[in-house]
Amino acid sequence: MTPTPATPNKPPRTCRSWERRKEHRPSELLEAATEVFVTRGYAAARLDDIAARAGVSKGTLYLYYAGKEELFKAVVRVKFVPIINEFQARIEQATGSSEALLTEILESWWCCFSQPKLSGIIKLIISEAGNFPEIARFFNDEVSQIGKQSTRSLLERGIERNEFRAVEDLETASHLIISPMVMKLVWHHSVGACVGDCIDPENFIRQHTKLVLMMLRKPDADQT
Amino acid sequence: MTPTPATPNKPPRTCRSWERRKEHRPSELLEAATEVFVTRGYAAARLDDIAARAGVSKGTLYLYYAGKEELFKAVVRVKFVPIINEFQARIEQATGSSEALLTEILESWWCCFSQPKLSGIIKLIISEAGNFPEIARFFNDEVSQIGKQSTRSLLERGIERNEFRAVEDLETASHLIISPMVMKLVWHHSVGACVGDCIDPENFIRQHTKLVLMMLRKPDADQT
Amino acid sequence: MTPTPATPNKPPRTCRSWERRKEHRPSELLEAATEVFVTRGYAAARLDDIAARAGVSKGTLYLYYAGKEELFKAVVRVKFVPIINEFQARIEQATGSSEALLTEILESWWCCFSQPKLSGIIKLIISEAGNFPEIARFFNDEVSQIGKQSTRSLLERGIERNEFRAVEDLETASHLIISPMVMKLVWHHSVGACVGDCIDPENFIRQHTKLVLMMLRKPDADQT
Amino acid sequence: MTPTPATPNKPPRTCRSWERRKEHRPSELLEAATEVFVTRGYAAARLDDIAARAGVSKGTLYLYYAGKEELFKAVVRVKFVPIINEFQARIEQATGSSEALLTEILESWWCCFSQPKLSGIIKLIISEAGNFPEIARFFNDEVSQIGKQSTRSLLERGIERNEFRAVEDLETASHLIISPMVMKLVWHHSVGACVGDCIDPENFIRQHTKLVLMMLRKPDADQT
DNA sequence: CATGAATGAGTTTTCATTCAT
DNA sequence: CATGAATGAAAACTCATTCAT
Repeated sequence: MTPTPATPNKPPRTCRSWERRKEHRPSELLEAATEVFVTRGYAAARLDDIAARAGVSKGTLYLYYAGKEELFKAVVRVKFVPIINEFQARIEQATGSSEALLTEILESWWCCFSQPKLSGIIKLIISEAGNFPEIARFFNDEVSQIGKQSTRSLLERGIERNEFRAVEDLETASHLIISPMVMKLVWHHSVGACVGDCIDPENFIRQHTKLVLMMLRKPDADQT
Repeated sequence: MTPTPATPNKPPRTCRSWERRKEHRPSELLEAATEVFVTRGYAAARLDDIAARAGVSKGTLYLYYAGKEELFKAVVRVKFVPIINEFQARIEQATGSSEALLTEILESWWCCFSQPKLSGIIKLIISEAGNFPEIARFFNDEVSQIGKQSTRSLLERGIERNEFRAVEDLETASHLIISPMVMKLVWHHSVGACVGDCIDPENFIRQHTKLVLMMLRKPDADQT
Repeated sequence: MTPTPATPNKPPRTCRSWERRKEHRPSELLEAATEVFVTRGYAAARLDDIAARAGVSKGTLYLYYAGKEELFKAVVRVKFVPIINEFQARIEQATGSSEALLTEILESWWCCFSQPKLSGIIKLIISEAGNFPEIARFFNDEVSQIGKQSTRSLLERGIERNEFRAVEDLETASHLIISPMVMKLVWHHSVGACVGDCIDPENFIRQHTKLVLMMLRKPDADQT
Repeated sequence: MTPTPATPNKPPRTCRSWERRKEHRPSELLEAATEVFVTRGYAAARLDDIAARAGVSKGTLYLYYAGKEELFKAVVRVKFVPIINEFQARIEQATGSSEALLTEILESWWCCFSQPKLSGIIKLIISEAGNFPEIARFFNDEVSQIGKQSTRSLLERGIERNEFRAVEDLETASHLIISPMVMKLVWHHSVGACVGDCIDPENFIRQHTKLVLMMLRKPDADQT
C-alpha cells in the first residue's frame, strides 16, 4: 500500500498577516470613524481625518465602506446592535418588586448608554436625523420605542400589583423617566462639553431614581 | 414759484418705502435664515437658499452679516433675547402657592419654547454646539442656567414653605422637571420628524405638570 | 403746463459689462469645451483644461452647465442644431436633373460637415456613443437618418425619371454614397491625425462624386 | 484490483494542468481584456473588471502586462497579426478575372473583419487613436495601408487588362470600395448599438460588391 | 507564480466669499 | 445700497499600480 500522500488539504495558511489585518480593519475603521464623527459632527468630519486616525489611506476606506454615508450608517448599526441585546438581557434578569425592578432597569440603561462613544452617537443621531431618515427610523424603532415600551410595561406591572400609584398617562410618565437620562447624555456631548460641566454619573442615576420612585410610590407606603 | 424740475423727483414721502425696506431687511434675512437652518441644519444650509427665500441676492447677505457663521449667531441671539425677557416677565408675575407657581412656570416655559422656530433653534444649538462654542456658552449662560436657577429657587421656596417634600438633590430635581420638556421639543425636530410622531402640546404639559407635582407634594397633603 | 417728467422707464441700463459677458459665456465655454473634447476625447478631457482654455475658473463652468456630461451634451446639441437646419436649406434649394441634384447634395454635405469642429464632434459621437445613448439616439435620428433618407429619395427620383440605373438595394447604395465621406472625416480626426495624412477636400469630393455618378449613370447615356 | 486511494491524487498527466494554465494565461487575459475594452471603451474599462472576467486577481495582470496601456496594445497586436496573415493568404489564393478577384477580396475582407471582436477593436482603435499614436501607426501601416494597397493593385490590374473602366483617382476609388465596409462595422459598435439597428452581413456584402462592380465594369461589357 | 490589500495622485463637484458694476 | 457673476479652496470619490505574503 502506498503511503497516503499528505492530504492536499488547502494550505494550512500560516495565517498571513494581511488576512489578520483584513478581519480587523472594519472595526478599526469604525472605531476611528466613530471618534471623528462624534467629535466633529457628520458634516465636519473629513474622510481624510478618519483614514488618518485609523492609520490607513483614504482609498482604504472605500475598500470597506461605499462612502461617507455608508460609513456613518455602519457606525450606528455596529455600535447599537450589541448594545440593544446586552440591554435587553439585563432587563430580563430583573426580578422582585416593581421598585427593585425599576431601580434595576434605570441603572442598566444608564450603565449601557452612558458609555462615552455610545452616548456620543446618540447625540449624533439626534443631530443628523433629518439627513438620515433611515437611521432615524432605525433608532426610533430599535432603541427608542423598545426603551419606552419596557418602561411602560414596568409601570403597568407596578400599578397592577398595587405597588405604584395609578398614573393617568403612561406615555408622559415613561417620557419623564427616560428623557432626563437621554438629555443628560446628549447635553454632555453638546453644550455641556463647551462649558465644561461634568457629570457624576453614579450620583446622577441614584438621585434620578430616587426622585422617580418618590413620584411613583403610593403615599401611604412611603418610607424611603 | 420755481418750476418743478423735469427730473422724476421721488415723491417726498415722509416714510419712503425703501427706507422701511432697509430697516426691515435684517429681520427678513434672519427669518429666512432661521427657516433654512432649522430645516436643513447648519452645514447643509446654503446661503443661496437663504438669500432666495429672503428674496434678495446672495451679495446682500454680506451687507448685513459678515458670513454664514455670523448669520447663524445672529439668528440665535435675535431669537432668544426677546424670549428670555418675555419668559422672565411671565415668571415674575406668578404669585400664590408654590404649586401654583410651578404650574405657572412650566406652562410659561412650554408656551414660550414650544414655538416651532424657537424649538428648532434649540435643537440646532444642541446639534452645533461643538462647532460654535461661543453660542454654546451663550445658550448655557443665558438660557439654560437661568431656567435651572428659576426652577431651583422655586423648589427651595416650596420646601422652605413646607409645601414640597425635601428633595435631597435640587440639581437633579430641576433637571427632572425641565429636561423632559426640552427633550420633547428636540426630539420633535429630529428623529420624531422622520417617523412622523406628533405631540399634543396641551396634554403633554398638563400631564407632565401633574406628574411633577405628584413627586413634589407632601404625602399627607395629597388631594389632587 | 409743466413738462411731463421724463418717464420713469426702467433704467436704460448702460449695458453693464458683466451682462454682456453673461450672454457670451455659454458659447465661449462651449467653444473651449469643443476644442478640448475633440482633441482629447471625452474621458481624457479635464474640466480644468476647458475652464482654462475658456479663461474662467472651474467653478464658473458649473454656473452654466450642471457637469461634465451636460457640458458634453450641450456641445453636441449646440453644434448640430444649426448645421442640420443649414444643411436642409441647402438641399431644398437644389433643382434640375438628378445628377445635378446629387452633385449638389454631396457637395453641400461635404461643405457642412467637413468643418473641422463639426467633423471632430462626429468622430467624438461615434467614439462615445456607448457612454451616451441619449446622444447616440439624437445623432442617429436627427442627423444620420435624415441624411440617409435624403439620399434615398434622391436615388428613387433618379430611377423613376430614368436618369439612374435601377439599383436593387437603396439602403446599401445610399450607404455607399454617404459613408466614404463620413469615414474620411472620422479618419482624419483619428488614425489619420497620427500618421499625418491630409485631405485635399475639394479634390476628394469631386472624385467621390464622379465615381458615384459613374455607378449610377445608365450605360447608354454614358458621356462623362 | 487495487483499492482506489481515498485521496484525490491528481493523475500523473504528462501535461500538468497548471502548466497549460500558465501557457494559456496570456491569451485568456487578452480575451477578457478585449471584451471589456470593446464593450466599455478604453477609459471606462477597469482593470478590476478585466481581471474578474479572466478569473484572476488584479495583480496577476501585471505579471503578464506592464499596465493598462500595454494590455491594450497587446490586445490590438495579438488580434490583428494573425488576421492580417490570414487575410493576405486568402487574397493570394485568388485567381481568375479581376471581377472574380474583387468579389473574392471583398468577401474575404468582410469575412475576416466582421468578426465581432475584431470589428470592435477597429472601432476602439479609431476612438482611441489620439491617445495611442503608436497603435494608430501600427494600424495604419499594417492594416489600413495594406488593404488600400491591395485594392489599388487590383484596380490597376483590372484596368490594365481592360476589364475595368479607367478610373481617374485610384486613391478615392479604393476608399469608396473599402470605407463603407469599415463604416458599417464601426457604426455597429457605436451609434448603431444604441439604436438597435442590425446588419444582415451576407446581404450587405453582396449588395455592396454588386454596386462596386456596377461602377467599375466597362459600359459595353455590362451584363449583370 | 499568484494574490488582493493598500495606496495616493488625479478629477469632479460644491459653496462661502468677493467685487466690479 | 444691491446685485449676481466669478472665484478657488476644500472635500468626496476612483482606480491604476505596487508589494508583502
